[in-house]
Order: sequence, then C-alpha cells, then structure tokens
Amino acid sequence: MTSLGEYALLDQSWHDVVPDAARRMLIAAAQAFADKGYHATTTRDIAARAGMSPAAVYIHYRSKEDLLFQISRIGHERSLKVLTGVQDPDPVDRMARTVASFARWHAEFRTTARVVQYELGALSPEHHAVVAELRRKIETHVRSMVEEGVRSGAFTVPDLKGTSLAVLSLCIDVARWYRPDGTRTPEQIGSLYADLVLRMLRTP
Amino acid sequence: MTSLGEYALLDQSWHDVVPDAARRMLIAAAQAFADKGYHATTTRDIAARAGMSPAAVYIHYRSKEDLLFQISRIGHERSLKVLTGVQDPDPVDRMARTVASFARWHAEFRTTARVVQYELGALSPEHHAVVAELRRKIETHVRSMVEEGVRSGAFTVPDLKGTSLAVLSLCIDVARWYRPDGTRTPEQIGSLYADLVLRMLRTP
DNA sequence: GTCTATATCCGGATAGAC
DNA sequence: GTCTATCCGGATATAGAC
Repeated sequence: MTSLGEYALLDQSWHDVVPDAARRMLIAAAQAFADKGYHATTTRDIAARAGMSPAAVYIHYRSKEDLLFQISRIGHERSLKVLTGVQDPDPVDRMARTVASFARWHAEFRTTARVVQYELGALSPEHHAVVAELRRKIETHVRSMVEEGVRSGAFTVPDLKGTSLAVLSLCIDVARWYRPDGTRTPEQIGSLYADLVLRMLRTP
Repeated sequence: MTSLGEYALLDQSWHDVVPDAARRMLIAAAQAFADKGYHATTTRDIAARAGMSPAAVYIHYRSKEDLLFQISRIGHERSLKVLTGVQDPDPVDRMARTVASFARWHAEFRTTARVVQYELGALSPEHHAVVAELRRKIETHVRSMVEEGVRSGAFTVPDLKGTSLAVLSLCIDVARWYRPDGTRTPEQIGSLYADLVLRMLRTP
C-alpha cells in the first residue's frame, strides 16, 4: 500500500495528466508496474487500484502497453528535467548538485523510476524509440558534465565515457535498492552520492 | 540468439546440473528470463529454446517458478563465490581485485546476473527467503571489506553502510547496462571499476 | 524420458446498456 | 464516461501413449 505522502509526491509528477480518472489510472498502473512488473500486472489489478471497473482502463488508454508508454515517457521527461535543471558556473559544484538531485529523485520517486528503468523491454518498438531518444539525452548530459570538469582541470578520469556511465549507473541503481522504510532519507542519499562521485572524479 | 562463446561460459556455471536435458532446459530458461523477463516468458518458449516439447519442462522441474528458483539460487551462489574468492592480505588490493572480478562477472555472465538481480519478485516466499539469505551474505562481505580498509587507515568513508551499498550497487548495475557488443570487455570494465571504487574509498 | 493431445484457467480487449 | 457481461486467444500444467 502507498502512504498518502508518496501519493502526493507521485501526484506532482502526473499533475498535468487530465482528466482526473486518467490520472488516477496512470498512478495506479505505475504503482502496480513498480510492485510486480508490467507483465505480472493485470488490467483488472490496475482498474481495482484506481477504484474502477476493468473496462474503464480502455476509456482513456488504447491498451495496457499505452499506459506503460505514458508512464515511461512522462517519467523519462521528468528525470531528464531533474538532471539538467541544475545551473552552476563551477563544474564541480554543478556535478555535485546534479548527482545529489538525480540520485535523490530515484529514491523519492522510486515507483516511477523503477518503471522507467526496468520496463523498457515491454514497450512496443515505436514507443521504445521515443524513450530511447530521451535516454540518449540523459547519457550525453552526464558525459558533457564530466567533460567540462576535465577541461577545467578539476576532474581527471581514465576513461571519459566509461566513467560517465558509471556515475549515471550509480544514481539509477538507487531505484533498485532504495526502500522508503530504510534509515536514509532520499536527501541523505543524494548528499552521500554527491560526495562519493566527487571523490571518483576529482584530480588528486 | 546466443553465440557459442557465451553458451560455453554459461555452461561453466551450470556444469554440475545433471542430467543433460535438465541443464539445457535451465540454460534455455535463463536466456529467456534474461531477455524478456520471467512473466513474459512462456514454458513453450523455454522448451523450444531447449529443443524439446512443452511438456518436457515438467520432467525435470515442478513448475516454471521452480526453474526460476534453481537459476536464482545457483546464480546467487556463484556470485557469492566470485565475491568472496579473492584472498589478499592488503585491504586495498583485496578490494580492488574483488571489485574487478565482481563487476566483471556481472558483465560476462550478464544473462544469469539479470535473472539474479531483476526476478527476485517472481520467486515464491519460501524460495525468496533462501536467496535473501545469500544476498545478506553478499552485503555483509562488502561491508566488512570496507570496514577492514577503514581500520587499516587506507580508507576513509563518511557513512560505512551507505558507502558499502554504493560499491555493491555500482557493480550490480553492470548487468543492466552492459552489452556484449559494446566497446569495453568485461575485463576492462572490471579494471575501470576497481580504479573508480578505490578513488571513492581511499583516504586522501 | 519424451512425445502428442488436452483440460483448465486467466487476461486483454470489446459490446452494448445506462 | 462508466458499468456489466462476455469473447477469445493463450498460458500452465497434466494425461496417457510410446
């Protein structure tokens, strides 16, 4: 079950989804997909979580896969926004603040993040292509941040592309292991990760 | 499709599974589960990959879930063995070599690793408890390696448990992003990761 | 041990009333 | 827009011959 707090947070992300019933359905589907996986989730399950009949799914969505696509697309857009939203002239501070918010996002919005990261394979080829483009932008952004730090002399890395991938990977995997009932808050995870990443990248 | 090379590598892990048909079925299932996920895989699919009839699955396994459990159990045992197999008196060298083999394993045996990491939720409660115990051992081992380094003065970390989790997480997530047709070999990923982790942990 | 055939159930999607 | 009822394809697992 989902606490009211998490629901409210989820709601932020889906705020622009209208009408109301469509949004409730999307949130219900995201929770079900995150809990049990896309293929293990039935449309009856989604409808029940949204408090509606099984047929109600098809009023606002063409198919179960369409529901997944909307969650994945909006989730990727949100994640890209969090990643690129940090403005800071100093490459080191920018990296630290970006890693902190990006890792934090994967904890705080773990439900969405899990669907984003682990259900790509269930998308149709056409829908997959759309989110793949967003994923490329995410990778590119991380790499260019590392690159900037290297150019400024603050970072020294053995393998630019590989190291950037590792930084991204570290943040993303938070969605796998994070538990809301754990000892660390998303905020604390963000701080810790910013510190660890700077240690990984900084010129000795 | 799987190259002969990968098959041979897979075969190593499953070497003690007998009889032959049972092993072929297990390998077929592991590949299918890794490709499409447990719930998206049909028993017909597994049987076809093993070159047998759908009913043949039930000669050696009680159910599809039993097949998953065997893969998960053996995979966890293998992964634990790789992690704990490194002997080295120096905490820093030990950490470096362990991270290198553990990360490498998650690339080289990506097929098994993906089932191990991403299909836990499909196990029955009883079977889940068995692998959860193995997972606890893995976490504990990483933490005690970090701890030793801290005791020796070679490592300095802000949060022992959180940092250990991050090291483990970094290695595990290799199974998600690694592609056999990429530019880096599993060996190279191991080396890079050993370097990155030491930078994360070392006392400045 | 392996096969063919099939029982049985379940899930995505639709029809049509309100 | 939402419901109840239902169609129909497909999936797990079993029966029984060889």
